[in-house]
Amino acid sequence: MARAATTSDAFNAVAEPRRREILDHLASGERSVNDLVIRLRLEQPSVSKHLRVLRDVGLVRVRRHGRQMLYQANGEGIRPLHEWTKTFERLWAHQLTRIKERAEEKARESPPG
Amino acid sequence: MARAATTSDAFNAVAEPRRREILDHLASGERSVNDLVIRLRLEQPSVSKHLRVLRDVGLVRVRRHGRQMLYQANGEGIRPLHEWTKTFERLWAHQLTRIKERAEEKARESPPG
DNA sequence: TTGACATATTCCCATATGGGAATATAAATT
DNA sequence: AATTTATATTCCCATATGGGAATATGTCAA
Repeated sequence: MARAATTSDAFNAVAEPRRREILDHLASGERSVNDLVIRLRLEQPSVSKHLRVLRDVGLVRVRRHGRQMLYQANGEGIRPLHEWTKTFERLWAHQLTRIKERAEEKARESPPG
Repeated sequence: MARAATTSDAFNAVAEPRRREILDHLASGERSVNDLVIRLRLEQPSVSKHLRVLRDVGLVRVRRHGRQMLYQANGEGIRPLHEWTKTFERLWAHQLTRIKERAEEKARESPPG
């Protein structure tokens, strides 16, 4: 078996850096394809293909406005990624706690003044 | 150009579902390779190869304990994913706000009792 | 040292990929 | 209708993949 399709889920879709850049630009609001082409300095077919993947996994929504297609980020699509990473939150919280503890320990060993 | 290497960053590494499962199991603490093999019902070489990818991108840490290799999740590796998804948090918060507003509107239109 | 156990690596292959180039589709303008 | 503008799709190809099978490496026990 080869690697899972980029369209198999949001995790695979956002693995591609360009697609994350696209989402970053869509975070501030609706953008046309050409907007993205100009801002990201990618070829138009590339942008369209990336948007297609993002659309397939529900990370963006589209509507037509005349000749343009206006894309926007879909929060509900990104949310599962946030929730999954959140389950590991205590790991770096612990690490910070340990760092803090060590700092305090050190302070007790050699108090200021 | 083909797809970016799974070892190019944490985003690519966690795109693989098995690797997320491995991380899920490591979330509760240190585990040996064999523990993971048994719990995830994967072949040992598969687990070792996935762990290698996770290690290369800094998502896990290892230490030797006799014949065993004990792996643990590395919070600092997962944190960037959490931070990135967090930048989109307001998108689903807005959506919830709108849902709430609509519900309240509906309640005003047809008040109870 | 020999054998058993635990883990890692290598080789093979079908498969999906992202970019480039060319082309297709669709809507507005003249 | 013909042209221009905006976007999407198709074809091609080098490349990295994940699993299976086999093998290598490393450690403990007798």
